[in-house]
Formats: sequence, structure tokens, C-alpha cells
Amino acid sequence: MSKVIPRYKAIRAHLEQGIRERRWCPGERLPTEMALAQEFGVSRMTANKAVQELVAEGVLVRHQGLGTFIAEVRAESPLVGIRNISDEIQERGHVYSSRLLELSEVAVPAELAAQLGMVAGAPVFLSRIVHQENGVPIQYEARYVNPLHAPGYLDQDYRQQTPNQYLSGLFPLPDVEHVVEAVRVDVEIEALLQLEPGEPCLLLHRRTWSGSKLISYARLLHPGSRYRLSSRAAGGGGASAPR
Amino acid sequence: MSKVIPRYKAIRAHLEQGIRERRWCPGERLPTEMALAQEFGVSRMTANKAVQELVAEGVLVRHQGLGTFIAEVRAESPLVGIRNISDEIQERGHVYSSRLLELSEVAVPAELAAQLGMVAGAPVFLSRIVHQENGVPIQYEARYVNPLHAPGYLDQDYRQQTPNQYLSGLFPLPDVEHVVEAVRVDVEIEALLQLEPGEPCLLLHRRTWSGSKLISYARLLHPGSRYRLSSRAAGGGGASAPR
DNA sequence: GTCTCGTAAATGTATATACAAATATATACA
DNA sequence: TGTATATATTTGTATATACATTTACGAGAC
Repeated sequence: MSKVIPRYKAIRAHLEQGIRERRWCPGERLPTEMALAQEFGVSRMTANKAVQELVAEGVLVRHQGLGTFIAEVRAESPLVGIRNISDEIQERGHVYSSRLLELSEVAVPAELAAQLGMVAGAPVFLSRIVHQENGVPIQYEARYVNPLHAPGYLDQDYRQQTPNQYLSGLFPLPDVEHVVEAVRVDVEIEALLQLEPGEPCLLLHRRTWSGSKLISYARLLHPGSRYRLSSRAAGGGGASAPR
Repeated sequence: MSKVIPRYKAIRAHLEQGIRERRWCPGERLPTEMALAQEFGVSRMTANKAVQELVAEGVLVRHQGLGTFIAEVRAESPLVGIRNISDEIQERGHVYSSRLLELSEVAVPAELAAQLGMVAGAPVFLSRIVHQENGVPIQYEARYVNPLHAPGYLDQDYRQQTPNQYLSGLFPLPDVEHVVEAVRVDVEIEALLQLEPGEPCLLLHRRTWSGSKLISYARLLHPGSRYRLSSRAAGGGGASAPR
């Protein structure tokens, strides 16, 4: 049962190997679709499919009329997948639980008004939750939600589903922005996350849009000693340029 | 000058909008390629192109013989682009400079042997550099390099190019693994990065492979108060920015 | 009732072709 | 010399078609 490998995959592999072996210098033009098609004895559209895959992954860039080149900067090079915390915990085979600290309508704090695209003092829904992995705090979540877009936000039971899960159901295919930083936290958070004194935290800011509507802004705090973001991706900071 | 929009883009947009409007429930089958083709009056291959784009981005999944479905978990949705620090600084229009602290051959520390895939005590190249943005320390880099794969590593001038740039030139299209965490640092690093006492740091572990060969392992430390990783999925962004 | 097999449906791969659009280069002209 | 124009090259989009592959489902044999 030798598996049949599609021919465009062979062309794709040939291109990837060629890049690794530096068969083409940065700025140099790679073979045209026609050249690849003839070399491999396939039609132009088959060669096109191989090239397009690498373009989609940010490995190559093409310019109409010019040719195909190695991408100078990978579009979405190394990536850190950030998922729903409860999914993440359950995928590790651990027990997820949570503590709901607050669920209320508050006035937008001045320092968050810009983030939320609202005027300071406007009403906004706020939920504060500690997420736990095997009973150990792993994330403190403070989420601000635009009441216009999610009017039922306060009526949910966030022991059954996380706010993120609720909002994902309301707004599929959101645009998401993440900012990651390392911070110190105050004593309240220190207690909630059961941190050692002075222990740093990984802070994720997460904003989600649906179309042009800003749905919510969340501050997600993880104990530095108990949490990491990680990822492995193909392709990285190669330096090459057309022209 | 009304721009001509390719027809497959219209189909793609139609599918995305349909997902946002929850026209199809999770688990439900989306229209087949033939159905889309007839609905839009195009050939099946044109509809295929639209669907394939969304599959490549992890929005949809397809099963031969079954149909097309909304992806339960976005394969690699939110992403944090991590690039070469000097490129990043120069793109911000700032001045990049660096301080070379060390460039030598050392024995693999026991705690890093596993990371490097080497036995403890084996010889390894080590470079330690402080990268500066407008003269202000922004990254401390400690990089361990396999001497078998990059024998000329110690002979480079790392004021002219960063170790990452040198290695990227040697090994295009690497596989890259990142781990991000928040840590406290010792007084040496505190002084090198000009940190306030007790200021947390964002620590990036970066390992790069070429094929199956592990090329290098780098620990990249950023001042928590001066550095963030950020990204926006399905939009611009995709870089790091200081405050 | 259970198993096997055929068929329908849907996606996966591949071809040959055609024309559009963008780019660089060569050419003609003032 | 400088500028406009034509041309060749290359990628972008689109079609119509063909056959392969996977899956579910139902019909028929036992």
C-alpha cells in the first residue's frame, strides 16, 4: 500500500528543499510556473498549486509580470496558538474549574476607554473569573464586554461555559488581537492566583471584533511559574528580498 | 477606476459572512462546491479556490466524501509574529545598536543539555548580546549554537549582523519553536537591561531546526515595562511594539 | 439479522486552454 | 536625448472536463 503522493506535493517539496539548500539567492527569481511544469511534466495549473501553497504560508511572494521570490519576511512566521483556557486544560487531560468573582455592569475605567473604543464612564459589562487547572489557579480573567453587542452577557452561567465560549457562540469567526507582556501584579491578584510574593505574571490582552464591532476586551493573567505559551512552526525569519 | 473583484473572492466573502451570521450551525454541512458554483454561476474550480483559501486559514475543514464544515478549533488562529529584533527596531524607524558581552566555546550546562539535544558538558558555541533600541536595552540574548552545524559561528562580527541574521542566511526556511513565559531575573541581567529592581521580564525560548538538525537555542529576555508581543489575526499588525 | 457489494455523493487531483493584468524591456518617434 | 508605444514575459483568474478517492447508504445474498 504505497501511498500515492500528489504531483503538486512533489513540486512543493522540491521548492522547499531548494530554498533550504540555497539553490536560489535572495532576490533571485525562482523558476516560472511554466518551467516547473515542464521540469516535472505537469500542466501549469499543477505547478501553480504548489507555488500558491507556499505563498499562502508566507514562504514565497509573487509579483505579476515579474516572477516568484523568496519572502523577505514571513507573513505569519512563528506563531503562538492561544486558545480557550478550558479547552487547553481539558486537552491536557486535567480537570477544569472556575471561581466567578464578579459579574456586573460597571462604568468604563478611564484607562480602558481607548482600548474599548468607548467614552470613559459609559456602562460596560464586567466579569472577573479565576480559572483553575486541577484546582490550582492558572488564569485570572477580567473581561469587559460591550453591552450593545452582547446584551445577554450578564445572564449566563459561567460555571457551565467560559465567557470566551459564550461569545464565540454569539460571534463566530471573530477578528482577534493579542498583546503579550510580563508584569507584576497587586496583592489582590497575588492572592487570587496563589502566587509567591513578587512572582511575575504573563499578561495577555485580548480584543475581539465581529466585523467592525468591538465585542470585548479581556485581560488574562497567568502565573509566570505555572504557565507558558508555546508553538512550533515551519519556516522562520529568513531574510530575502525581490528586486 | 472601479477595481475588478475576482469572483472567487465574492464566494469566499459569502462564506465568511455566512459563518458570522451563523447561517450554518456547527457540525452542519456547508454548500457543496457544485452548489456554490451554480449559485454564483461559476465553474466548480472557482468555487473550489474560495473554499480552499478558507481551509488553508483554518476556518473550514473538508472531508472527502462528506463535505465542508466549520472548523471546531481554529488550527493556528491567533498568532504572535516574532521576528528579528534589529529588523523590528529598524521598521519602527529607531536606531539599532548592540553590545557583545561574550562569544566563546563553552561546555553545555546540564540544565540546557536536553533543550539542545546534546550531552551535558559537550562543547557548544555561546554568544551573549544586549540589543538596544535608541541606545536603550530592549533584549538580552543568550544563544547556544551547535558547533557541528555552524562551525564559523565564532568568527562573525555580530555588530554587523545579529546571530539570528547570520544563521538565517546559513539555514533558510528553518523550523522554529517558541516558548514564552514571564520570569524574574538575577541582578546581572537586571543591570544589563537597566531594569528597575524586581521588574519582570518576558522570556522567549527559541529553538531552530534545519530539517532534523537542531541549529541553536536562544533565550531572549525583554524588559517587561518596555516590550510587548502583539498580533492581530485577519488584519494588519503582526509585530512587537514598545510602549 | 448480518455481511458484502454496488452506487451515489462529495471532495481531491490533474489537464488543456483562454484571456486579463502587471511588469520590464526594446523600439519608434519627436 | 527624452518620451511614448509596442512587445514579450509572467502571474492572476476562470472554464470545462476527467478521473480518483473517500464516505455513507441501501440493496441483495446468505
